[in-house]
Amino acid sequence: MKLHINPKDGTPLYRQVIEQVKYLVAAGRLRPGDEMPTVRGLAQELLINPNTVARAYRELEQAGVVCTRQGSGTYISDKGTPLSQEECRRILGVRADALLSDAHHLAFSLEEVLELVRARYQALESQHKEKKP
Amino acid sequence: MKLHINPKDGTPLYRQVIEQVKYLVAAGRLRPGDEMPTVRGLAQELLINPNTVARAYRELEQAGVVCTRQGSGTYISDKGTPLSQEECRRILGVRADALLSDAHHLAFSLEEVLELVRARYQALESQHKEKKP
Amino acid sequence: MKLHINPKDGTPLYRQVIEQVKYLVAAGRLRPGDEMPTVRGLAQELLINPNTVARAYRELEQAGVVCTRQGSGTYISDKGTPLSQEECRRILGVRADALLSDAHHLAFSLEEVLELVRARYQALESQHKEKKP
Amino acid sequence: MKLHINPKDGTPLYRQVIEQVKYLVAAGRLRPGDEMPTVRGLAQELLINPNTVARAYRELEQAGVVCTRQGSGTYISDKGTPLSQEECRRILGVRADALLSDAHHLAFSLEEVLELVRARYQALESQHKEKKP
DNA sequence: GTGGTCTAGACCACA
DNA sequence: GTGGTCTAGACCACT
Repeated sequence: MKLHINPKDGTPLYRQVIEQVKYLVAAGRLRPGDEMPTVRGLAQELLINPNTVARAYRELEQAGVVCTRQGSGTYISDKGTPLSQEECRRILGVRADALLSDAHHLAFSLEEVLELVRARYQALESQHKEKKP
Repeated sequence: MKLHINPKDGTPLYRQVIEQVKYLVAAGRLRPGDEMPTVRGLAQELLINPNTVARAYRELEQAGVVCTRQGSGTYISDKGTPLSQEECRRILGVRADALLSDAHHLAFSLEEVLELVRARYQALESQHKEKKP
Repeated sequence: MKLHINPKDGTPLYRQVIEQVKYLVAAGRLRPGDEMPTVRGLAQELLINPNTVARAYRELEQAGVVCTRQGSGTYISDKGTPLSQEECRRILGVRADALLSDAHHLAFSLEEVLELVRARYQALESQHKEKKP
Repeated sequence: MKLHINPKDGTPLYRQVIEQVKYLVAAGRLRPGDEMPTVRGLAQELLINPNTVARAYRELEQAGVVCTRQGSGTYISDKGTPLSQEECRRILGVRADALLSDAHHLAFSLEEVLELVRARYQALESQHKEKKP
């Protein structure tokens, strides 16, 4: 499991960790029951502070992505989101707006955006099959 | 020149302004010599603090995207490097991935995501029309 | 607004802050729109570290109890919980179990527990009326 | 002697054990001279680590609630101070307040809370019966 | 001056 | 040795 952190990105480090873990799960490269690196281990690997990793893990737990067992470790969870349908739509709406706003400024049409989303979805899906055999 | 600011995005406001201006240049929608809105004017339009806009302009100047002529205004510099289509797709791909991986964790299907994107697009469009007339 | 922290309680400080703020809101002694003490101010008052207060405020925000405006302050929110009905039941179930377990060990019957809950509810409600006039 | 451990409660396991033993003494359900389960036996029954039970016993001994006779076992000390009915109500009142203030934020009515408490009580009861026969 | 992020380092709860 | 909490103190984003 490889994560890449870019300190100059401007987006908070703990958020970069969160998003990458979510992505890896969505791509099927991390599966329910898999063990996550230890807080200290990942911190050392990414050259960041253990507290920063701990915060990322904590928020991933609140999002239902991982679950932690005290003294044992952190694992990929198989529970769904604890959020209401309404809240889910709100969150994805924010994401969609960010995509559409950028797309607009880069002179992409709605159709081109939809096509791009479909393409990235296929890319995500194909990683599932890679892992299996 | 229309910018969309999203305070809930998590990314700093000044950075959103920078990115979007860069994108407008990249897409050829802002050309060398075009005049930028005044700091105060843009701040008022986006309902954000003038300091935030000023900071964005300052960094855009350092990046060579715009240049300020004392007492006259701010203009798009001629150093602007329009991005290739591939580069644009790469940028939007990052956004699309974020959307899709969140969608996965929130149990949304591809079809639901596409539908959501269409809906938000309509919403953004109608906002434009409201302001115009 | 007075909060009381007990460092020897064994329950984490940030959690004590969270629960007391939730209680004050439930009792109507903090109302939507009210401004919370500043992070640093409350930290000084409670003689704890600002980071601890910040964490409490962050989790209160995730729970939909307060909302923060960067550079401005933290305010009591009027949004409801972002959690699904299912998750709400799960959380309250944990609370109920804690109550019932203690009650069992203290030799309280179910009826006595229900009566106690009703009494505490009245106490909570009566605080609303105190505040109004 | 039945203890209920709730790993999701947030309060440390060893502290839950301590509290519940104190409560059993307070309610007169454990009397001076009664023998406590062995550390290993209780650990196995509660599905927790023996170290955790050992720590609870150690602190109970320091608190004067139990006393250990080498090679014989652990017994309830005669220093146990049964609590008054008012004290018991105060303790349970804290739990009830936590339940009610969470319920408020999760938009549960008093009736729904009472119903939930009844339901959890039934669930706990039926667990007892499962183990007995 | 407000909240947000990050670090370094200590101590606790638990397996 | 694992995650959890807390502190002290620095710097950033924003009003």
